[in-house]
Amino acid sequence: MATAVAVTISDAEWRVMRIVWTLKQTDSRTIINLLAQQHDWKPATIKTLIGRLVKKGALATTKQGRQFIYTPLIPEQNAMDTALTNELDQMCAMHRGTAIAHVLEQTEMSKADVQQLIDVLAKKLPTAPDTVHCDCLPGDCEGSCES
Amino acid sequence: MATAVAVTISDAEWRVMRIVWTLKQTDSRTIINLLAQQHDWKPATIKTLIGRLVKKGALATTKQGRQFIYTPLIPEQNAMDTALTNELDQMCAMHRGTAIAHVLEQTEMSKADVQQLIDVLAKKLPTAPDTVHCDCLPGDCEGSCES
DNA sequence: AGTTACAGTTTACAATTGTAATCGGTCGGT
DNA sequence: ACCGACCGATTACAATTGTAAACTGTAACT
Repeated sequence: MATAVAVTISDAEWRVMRIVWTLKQTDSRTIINLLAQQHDWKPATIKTLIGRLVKKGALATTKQGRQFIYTPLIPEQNAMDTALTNELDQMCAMHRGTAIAHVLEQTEMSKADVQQLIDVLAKKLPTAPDTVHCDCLPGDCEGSCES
Repeated sequence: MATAVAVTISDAEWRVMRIVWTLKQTDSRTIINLLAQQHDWKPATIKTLIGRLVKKGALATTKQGRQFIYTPLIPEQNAMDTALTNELDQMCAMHRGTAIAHVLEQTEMSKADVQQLIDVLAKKLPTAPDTVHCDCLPGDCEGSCES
């Protein structure tokens, strides 16, 4: 593990990454064209985002003639996992399950995905603890941890 | 629906909210004491966070003598759902399922929660579409959308 | 060879966030 | 009646982020 420090990608930057992840590799012209359609961002704005992503180490550049070809340096699934995990980790451990349940209800997923999730959960069931305690208060959470 | 605009709570603010959510109502002294244990935040820092949360409409204040009693104005579960949904929504629709799977594998949950999730998913299975397409590129994603 | 056009870099600037000191008012104690 | 402790408000300041203009270099076209 070398580049483990986990680059953080901001919301706007995330849009750029999705383009590059999907196309695997592109030039800035393409990114700018595609993004200018979805949002009404000026080319300059998108250039800034690309530049920041390169500086952050999220995108690699390969010089090709006068321009660059951009490639993702961090895998999409990896970024997704990290982002979701970070979000979840800052929440009360006791309530995470319910939050995920609500999100699942509202997320459209393919049959295969739903089945995959069921499998993962089925595998978890036997080893799952009976209770997971609230970790919102410091120390041993003296008494006040109910609900 | 009146206050629907959905306050955004920053990471540091989230810590404060968790205290208030767990205690249901408290004064700043308590919040400061508890948080100063978990992080090494100066009391002034925590006061700032509380102030911002009040201004944002995330905390209500009730004057009690010289001080205030703080109460959550937005429900915890609600904030959790919104935060997770926002995060997910900015990701490629096609890959959300897998991302959730990875997160599930790493999240500790009670047996009851795991079972609840299984139930939710079982109910989703019949109506789940066969495929969910990538929505990373604009327009009709002309051809270039493969895995 | 000169100019255009575009790629990438630099600079800009306001809003949000993390982190905190200081100020001003008041309640409680001496 | 005065002082101190403490609460909440005001001010501060750097980093990150959203948004974008301006600058610079060079490849391509005339």
